[in-house]
Amino acid sequence: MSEEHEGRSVRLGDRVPDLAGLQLLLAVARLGSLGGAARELGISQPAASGRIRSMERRLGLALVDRSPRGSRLTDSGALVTDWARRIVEAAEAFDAGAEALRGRRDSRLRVAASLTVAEYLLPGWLIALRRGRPDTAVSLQAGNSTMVAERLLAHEADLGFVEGPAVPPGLGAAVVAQDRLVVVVGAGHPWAKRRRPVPAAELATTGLILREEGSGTRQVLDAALAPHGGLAPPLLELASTTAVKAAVVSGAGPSVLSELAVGEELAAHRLVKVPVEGVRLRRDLRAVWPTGHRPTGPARDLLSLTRRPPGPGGAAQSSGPREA
Amino acid sequence: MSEEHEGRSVRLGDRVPDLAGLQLLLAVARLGSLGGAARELGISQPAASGRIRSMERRLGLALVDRSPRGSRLTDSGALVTDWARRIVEAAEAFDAGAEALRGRRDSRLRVAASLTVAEYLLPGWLIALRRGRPDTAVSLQAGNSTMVAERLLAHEADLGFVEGPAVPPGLGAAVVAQDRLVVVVGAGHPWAKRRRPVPAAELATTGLILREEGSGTRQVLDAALAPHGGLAPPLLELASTTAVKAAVVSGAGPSVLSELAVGEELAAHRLVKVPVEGVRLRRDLRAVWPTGHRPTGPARDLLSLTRRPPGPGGAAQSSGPREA
DNA sequence: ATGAGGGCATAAGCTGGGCTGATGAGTGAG
DNA sequence: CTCACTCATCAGCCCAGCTTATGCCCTCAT
Repeated sequence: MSEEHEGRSVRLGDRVPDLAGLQLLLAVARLGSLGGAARELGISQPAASGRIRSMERRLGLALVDRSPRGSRLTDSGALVTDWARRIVEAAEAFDAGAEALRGRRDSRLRVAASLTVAEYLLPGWLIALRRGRPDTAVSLQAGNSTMVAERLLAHEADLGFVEGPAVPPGLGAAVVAQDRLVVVVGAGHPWAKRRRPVPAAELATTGLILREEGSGTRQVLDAALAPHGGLAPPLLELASTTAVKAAVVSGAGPSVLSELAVGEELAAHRLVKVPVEGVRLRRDLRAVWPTGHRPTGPARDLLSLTRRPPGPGGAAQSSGPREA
Repeated sequence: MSEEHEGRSVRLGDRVPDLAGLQLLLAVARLGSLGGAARELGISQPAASGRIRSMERRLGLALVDRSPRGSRLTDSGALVTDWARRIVEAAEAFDAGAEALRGRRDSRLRVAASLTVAEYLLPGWLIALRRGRPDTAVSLQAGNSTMVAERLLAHEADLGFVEGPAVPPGLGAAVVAQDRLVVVVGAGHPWAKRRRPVPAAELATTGLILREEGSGTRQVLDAALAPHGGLAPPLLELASTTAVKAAVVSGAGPSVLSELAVGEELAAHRLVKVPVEGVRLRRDLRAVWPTGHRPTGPARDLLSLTRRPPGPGGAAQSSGPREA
């Protein structure tokens, strides 16, 4: 079984245009003119023209129909532009995240967040915040729940996000999202065709592909399966979520992963979700703040972006933010 | 109401490293060594070292801890690398799609696909196909159902994908996915807090933000609401899904969009899904082939990648591929 | 202890992709 | 007819990033 072939295929940079080129293409699509797009991006018209041309040459595709009164995307160009938009959106999330990570301690909004939130949710919120309040400087510190609590109580952070069952003492909290864990297998695995849910007891006795002891996901899984005899010895223990996903995709066995981590793989059917019954595999993601210090100003702005509609059946928590 | 501020913020290329840099970072993360990553990417060690350094300078973040016996990611670096991975994955999808689009007519596998499939699903399938069968040359033609049927019947395509309620005559079909349409509103909209489902009749009388007449999504919506008095005059009619999303996010009103198109926005709570009752807003996405010409070879490989587990309650269609 | 080997940094020199600015040509409106 | 808009082409420049060569640091095995 040779499943360590994770070597990245070819250099993408040779075939995929750079971000500036993709942004230029999006601008052309939106404005209907090379010159207009050039103006928007602050470059000269010949630069835009040449750049699009070189993208077309590299891709071997006609992207834009030029005419003396403007430019429109070709059919191929429209499709390519849609794919390009996904790259640019991911780049925007990267940029927003990096800016927050770099943010100085004297930012107007200092956020301390657990890893899951920082990795998957916060960049999107920051983009939204940037649109609504363009000049809110945000700084981000990522760490575990203990660290988040420390920062908040020492007034070194204005708003925190934690994951897991317990709210650290001294903090008020509101659930902003739920991280659902799902059982996944590769498309070729027997469970992939399974219609009837896997009982918790069976899951507990099945060898899984997991991250090492100590990861948040694994803790939830441990707790959830404790009443069913606890977790069986893992089939494989890997160091990163990425490695786990790769192993599962290649059919090495089932795993339990955050829905946030496998959204794309599920959509593309690279992974298959297996229904499970008799066990509640989810954990709350909460915004937290020092008791009594109800978030105001920028912190309140961000918090309001994260508010999600109350999930069906999730009446345990209060419907509005409530002090703990 | 100033809702035409869709102007792209800043040039991302200035702050987000280029794809080669991001791939290099991923390789360093995976291999634990600058030199090793350099070797994998076919560049010299000083090039890798300098490149990482320049990324760190540009981002204002320490990404890598160098030591005389290797390099490990810093905490910031780990987070940045996670965000970088999303960009690279989007770039891989772009690359796979572009390669298929460019594919010559004499490719071993000629695919004709409807726009929704080509845009959202096919790139992922192609990536998976590339991993499993690295030297299958795929060509892609995107168009509507009629065009897909024509290509297949003229033997100019080996496998097709269509969306919508009807299978074109002369074709065998298998459902490979469902495109669920969801009612969405911006986070500030009154419906965002709504717990009780919106009845179909109310949806039918509400002004929505939609694409122009003729779009696939709108046809489904039209048909689904016909028994409830038909669609009310749209609040706003826009030319692209992107424009519709932007308007909805900015709170202009509700819309009905493909779940495939709004996955990211839902995850980040930029959009909120509104439950609806009394109307079935979904359409099947089907693989199709000329009756009797059951897919074989590369077409069969691709088809098997697209097979999804039978959805709960979806017993109407056969569970295996079946001739129409 | 000492040399080999792997890891990283620095320096010098080259190359080319991509930019600007000027210019020309096609099209449609007034 | 002329203006205003579009895009293409050309010449020249610049700098980001590459390679090769070298040196330092650390560890491990002899």
